[in-house]
Amino acid sequence: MLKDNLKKVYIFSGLDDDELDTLSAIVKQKTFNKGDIIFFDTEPYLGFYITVTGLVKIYKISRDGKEHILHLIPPFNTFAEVPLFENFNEMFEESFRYPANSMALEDDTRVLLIPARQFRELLENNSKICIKMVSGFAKRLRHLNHHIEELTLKDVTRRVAGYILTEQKKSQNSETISLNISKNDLAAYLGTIPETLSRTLKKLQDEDMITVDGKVIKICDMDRLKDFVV
Amino acid sequence: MLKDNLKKVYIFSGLDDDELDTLSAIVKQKTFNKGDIIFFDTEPYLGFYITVTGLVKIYKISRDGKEHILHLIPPFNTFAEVPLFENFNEMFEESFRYPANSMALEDDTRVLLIPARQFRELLENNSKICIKMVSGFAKRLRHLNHHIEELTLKDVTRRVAGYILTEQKKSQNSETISLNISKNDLAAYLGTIPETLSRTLKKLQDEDMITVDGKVIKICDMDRLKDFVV
DNA sequence: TTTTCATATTGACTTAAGTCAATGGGATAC
DNA sequence: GTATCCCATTGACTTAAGTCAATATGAAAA
Repeated sequence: MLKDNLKKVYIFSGLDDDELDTLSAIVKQKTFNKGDIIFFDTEPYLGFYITVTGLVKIYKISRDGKEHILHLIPPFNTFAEVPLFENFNEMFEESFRYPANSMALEDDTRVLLIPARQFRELLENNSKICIKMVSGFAKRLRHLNHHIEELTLKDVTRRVAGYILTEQKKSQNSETISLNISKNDLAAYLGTIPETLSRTLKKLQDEDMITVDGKVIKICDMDRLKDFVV
Repeated sequence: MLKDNLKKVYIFSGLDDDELDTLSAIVKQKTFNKGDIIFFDTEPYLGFYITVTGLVKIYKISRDGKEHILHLIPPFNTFAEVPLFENFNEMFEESFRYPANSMALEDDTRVLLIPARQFRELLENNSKICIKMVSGFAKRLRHLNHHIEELTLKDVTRRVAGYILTEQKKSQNSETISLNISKNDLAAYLGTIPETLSRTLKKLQDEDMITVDGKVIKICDMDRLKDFVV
């Protein structure tokens, strides 16, 4: 049920039943398949999204076709909510666009669209959401800071090793992790290309730190892996 | 006067006189010289800062000493305010640290420290600041997104050219810009090293797009420069 | 003035990571 | 079955940008 889904979204976690009803009335549900575009950065801004099932990537493309993934959005997280809070006057103009591209990475990726105009009205009388928004943004900022740090201060091998360790922590500390995205996408997320990622995984395997079998990576020598990343 | 300075800070722009007095009572003024550390990422979090004069860099250092500058903070802007909104419970613990390093880049860099605990109390009863915070963060997020885009999708030459154009826009569209930071710092901001920056500026000069004389850069062929960056 | 120190530039060389092209494998469609 | 497609891997090669070392410049100190 729609309201149950909304409750699971952090920024709405303080809302009471009436407020959730108001919200329910304005959201639009959409479903996408793997590879479907949710929005391009050339499209006018309509509002922000919430993931319910599946996985979404937020990415940028350079003039010559190179792709970089900024965020991977798991269920019950928001995306494209940043534009809501800048250029307030311009927000409803035709020329106001999404800041990046967005694509579904899995079949049956269900999302909720929260239209900008109605949501702004709801915000006016609700400082609870505002407070949640600030800490949501704080988390996002920390992620981007970390991302930049990785990209600028570490080589590809350390970025890959770092990603494996991060995923490991997320997965209840099991020593095997299973990639939830394609290696092409992982490369684009780690600021490299599939060929280099493939060679890098092989190198870590040759060093006996991990074993790779398709999408399943097993950490063999946790201490050395941690020591290596720093 | 302290209150006049506070008024010029965006997030405080909606406060009335009483609120500014409350704020004034808790801020601590500090002055730094060029090269002085404001905080390290190893220090416990005390609160956030506001620049009043001078220039501040926010940066990260890798294990092997490589530096990357995340932000350059001009007067009347806040920095290190992100931690205020995450890990609320942990915020007052000794182990809670600043997320990056911070250094004054000019002599007589004056800053205001807003202690975390007192400011949180002030926030409780003041949703105006909260709303400003959200849009302040939104702006910061956009900057970081742009920064990542530059670092991952463009080569050094395009990043340098892009920086020149951005500075040009800031300077009332005069065709000459004057760098307000050292070339070492500029390199660390653009994700490269001084040697490469030097060679890159020379290359753009050889191509007759700009002329460089110390810290002064003159744009000779704006159209070609713009065309080149994309 | 000369000395000193930072900052900046230049040259020679190395290297991490990208490009291009070929091939392999697994899933789905026909 | 096999044809097709996408994803992944591997090899050979290129290149942008980094490293190391020498030198220049310019401001501040002695």
